[in-house]
Amino acid sequence: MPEIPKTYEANKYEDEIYKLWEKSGFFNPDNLKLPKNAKSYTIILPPPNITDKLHLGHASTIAIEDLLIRYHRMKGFRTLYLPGTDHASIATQNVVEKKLLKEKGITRHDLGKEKFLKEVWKFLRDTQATILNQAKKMGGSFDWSREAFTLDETRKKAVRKMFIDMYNEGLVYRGKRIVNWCPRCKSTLADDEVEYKEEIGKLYWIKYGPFILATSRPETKLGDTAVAVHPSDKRYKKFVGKKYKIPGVLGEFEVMVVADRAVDPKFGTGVIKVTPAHDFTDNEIAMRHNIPMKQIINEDGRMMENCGKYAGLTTKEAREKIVADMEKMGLIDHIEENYVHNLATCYRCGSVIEPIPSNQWFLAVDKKLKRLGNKSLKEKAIEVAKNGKIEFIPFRFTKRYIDWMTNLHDWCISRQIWFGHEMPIWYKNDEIYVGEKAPNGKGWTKDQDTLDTWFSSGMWTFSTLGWPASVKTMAGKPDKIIKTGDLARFHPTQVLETGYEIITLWVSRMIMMTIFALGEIPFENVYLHGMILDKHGKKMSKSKGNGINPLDMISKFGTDAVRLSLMMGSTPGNDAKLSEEKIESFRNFVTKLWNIYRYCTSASSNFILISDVRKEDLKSLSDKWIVSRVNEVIFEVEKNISEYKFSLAGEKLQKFTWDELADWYLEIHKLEKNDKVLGYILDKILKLWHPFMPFVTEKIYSDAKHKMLMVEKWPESDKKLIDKKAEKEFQELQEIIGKIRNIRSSYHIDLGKIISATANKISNKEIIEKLARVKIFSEKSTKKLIKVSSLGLDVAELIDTEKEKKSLEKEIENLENLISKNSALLANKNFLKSAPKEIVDNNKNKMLEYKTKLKTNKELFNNLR
RNA sequence: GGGUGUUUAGCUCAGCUGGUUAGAGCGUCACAUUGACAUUGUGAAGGUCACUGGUUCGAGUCCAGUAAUACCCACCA
Repeated sequence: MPEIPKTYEANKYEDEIYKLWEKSGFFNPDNLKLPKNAKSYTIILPPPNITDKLHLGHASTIAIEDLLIRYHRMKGFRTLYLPGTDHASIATQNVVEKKLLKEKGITRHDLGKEKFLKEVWKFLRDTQATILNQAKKMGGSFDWSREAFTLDETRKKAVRKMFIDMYNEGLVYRGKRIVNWCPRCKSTLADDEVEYKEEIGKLYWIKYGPFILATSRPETKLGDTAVAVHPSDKRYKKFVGKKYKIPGVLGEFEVMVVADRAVDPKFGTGVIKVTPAHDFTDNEIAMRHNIPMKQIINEDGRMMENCGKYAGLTTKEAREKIVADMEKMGLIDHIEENYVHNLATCYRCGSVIEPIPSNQWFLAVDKKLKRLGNKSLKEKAIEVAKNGKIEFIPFRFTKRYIDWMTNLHDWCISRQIWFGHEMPIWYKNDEIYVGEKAPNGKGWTKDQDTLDTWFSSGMWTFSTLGWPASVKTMAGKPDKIIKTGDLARFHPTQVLETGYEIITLWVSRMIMMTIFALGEIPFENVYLHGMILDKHGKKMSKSKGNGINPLDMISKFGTDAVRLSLMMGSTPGNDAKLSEEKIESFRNFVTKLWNIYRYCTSASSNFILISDVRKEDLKSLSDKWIVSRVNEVIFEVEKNISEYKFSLAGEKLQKFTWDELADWYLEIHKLEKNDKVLGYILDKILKLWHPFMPFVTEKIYSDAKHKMLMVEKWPESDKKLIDKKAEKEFQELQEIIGKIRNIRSSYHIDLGKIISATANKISNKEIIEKLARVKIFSEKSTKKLIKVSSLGLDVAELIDTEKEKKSLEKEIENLENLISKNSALLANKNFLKSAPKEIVDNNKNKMLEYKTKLKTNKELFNNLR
């Protein structure tokens, strides 16, 4: 037998093990030898953005998803884990822009669209390769033959089809609306791409015809077309419905006074100026009262030609000038300094957002569709969460999802970004054509915008499984969708595992788009992990430099340790802290497991893993105990995994492996040498651990058995081997040994020294002698004795009587308290009446135990003189 | 302004539908160590389960409120 190294060297084995798995072909469910009716189990990897390398959040996703995947593969499911990446249009464009600026000092406009996109693709190929390599390093059992990218040819086709279908059903439309506009990115932003930052500014109280009103943006006065007050505000009732001439820096202009609920009578003077073109609330007011819109700010964030001498100034410059001019004209009542308000900024570049009116494409979320039972996408998307078709884990996120969906407005899907999905739209003067190819005839130009990145990622679960090629409709029943191929076999998927911060951006869109395309849900469960924070509970970020790079950790401690540390001690939806020390401690555990194997091979020259034992194979109490325990652990681990309690499952396994198997059974095996049981236990724990730490378990298993663990059958808990009586007896044995060790420790007796004890009749004598390092004689010695158990074992040694008395006194007092508490409970008629029988019996048994213990302790106390 | 978490040992966290003397890891202290493993073993100390009420035979667990803290949403004209 070749020498097995002392420690498991992860770096040495991991790559070759991964290659072994890949070569086997079992990552692809088509190669699994399964009965035809085997159920499928699918997870599509949330595609990481190709902007950067993977971080711990991704690592955590892969650790959890791959655990589920490996578990179900072993359980005999037709298991598919499909990998891919996301083009992340605006984010990627910004990264490349920054890079260009830094390296060559040029902007994308200097390069032009075509060359710029070439740069993007060059960048993308690099990061994409890095990401996929990292995903392999994490041990993810991905089916690489089905790898996808949100902007590859297959997905482009799917996206076009989706857009055209939605347009034809009237869900996608073009409209002039005010949008969040980033003057730097020169693009619209979705509501949730806007970040609010607190800013200390000024509040200007201005004289406004018959009113005084407060505004933080006096420059927008040039675009005012109305004044609004609250309908029930008595102060201003007489003004409502009338028109007034207002003096302004560019001369007089006319506004109408309207009453609208949106006005807060407590803010300022209770009067607001209405700028429909540059404020969302004002725009809504204007729509309700048919007030005209006057645009004064352009796409560069500058004042337009209609602003006279202010034309061309940025809004900030214009504000200063206009305020100065208004002051000269006596139009400023007063200026409130240090006014705290929230400023809308671009989540990508941080520039101030200007709301401006613009022609954009929208997805109607409230439009009712006949084929959806006359319900809108929004209604259907809420319905599937309410009726539990989609379950969120933890459950509380269901509410967050529903709340957000309820308030959802039409989704602006066009972006003025170069990098992204082109929209299949052509224009000719006022005509619009939507379709695969440009219409016949001259003068048609293609739309230059691209789609919001979430449009294509919203289609991720089905665009990766062959949609639209793999759907058919029946003649005469155009609404009935028939799935074929992968789509039929793997959709809906089972789980989406992602961070909770992405529910609104992504999860909701996937649900709506899948309902539209297939009339079904994209996934059954949404498992949400928290954020991975540093050891002080701070967010990891590049600027703080407190980030942990998963690849560094993998090369230092191995993938198994990294996966375990991301899994353990974290609960769904809650943030988890991670430190190098934590990963290190799990590396130690991997080594422990390795050494358990090492012991096994060294203890017997022809050690083999054994998948089944019979009762006759269990020779001793210890055998019965460990076999009983492992079968309980199988049951518990399986239960915990099915409830998504991975941390709990891992904890139980870890305790079993380290505290029960290594610390007790292995020591006893050195005496009893039942290799069959040892082989059985190791076989079981390797299988149970495999989804948590695939590499080390595979290495041991395939070395020992020359079979691939990844596709072995998951163990089943054998109820017949669970032996509660043996467990109780073994526990007593542990208590005796513990008590002797305790005595030894409290009297500072070296472990090297064998102490003597007397007992007339005792079982498992050798075990006690070895583990507690005692020599048991049948003759009573003349020395002082300490009785350590009711089984009749006495330990004789040099004993500090006073010390022992004190500890016995403490124990006696403790027991007496318990007994009085318990007897009061047992005397309580209400307790006897309402508590379940089990609990009552349990308490009665406990009572007996306490009393016996108390008796022996009292005897011992009296014996001490 | 509305909402959701979290609060349990020095630190990091478990504790499933209420029912053993509330657990673990790290850290601390004491001891051990020629082999499966110093990436180790044995033992010990350490907790009014944030606070105040309530429900219950019984509350770390359920309810109401308070406080600290983290986050989400809305948005401030």
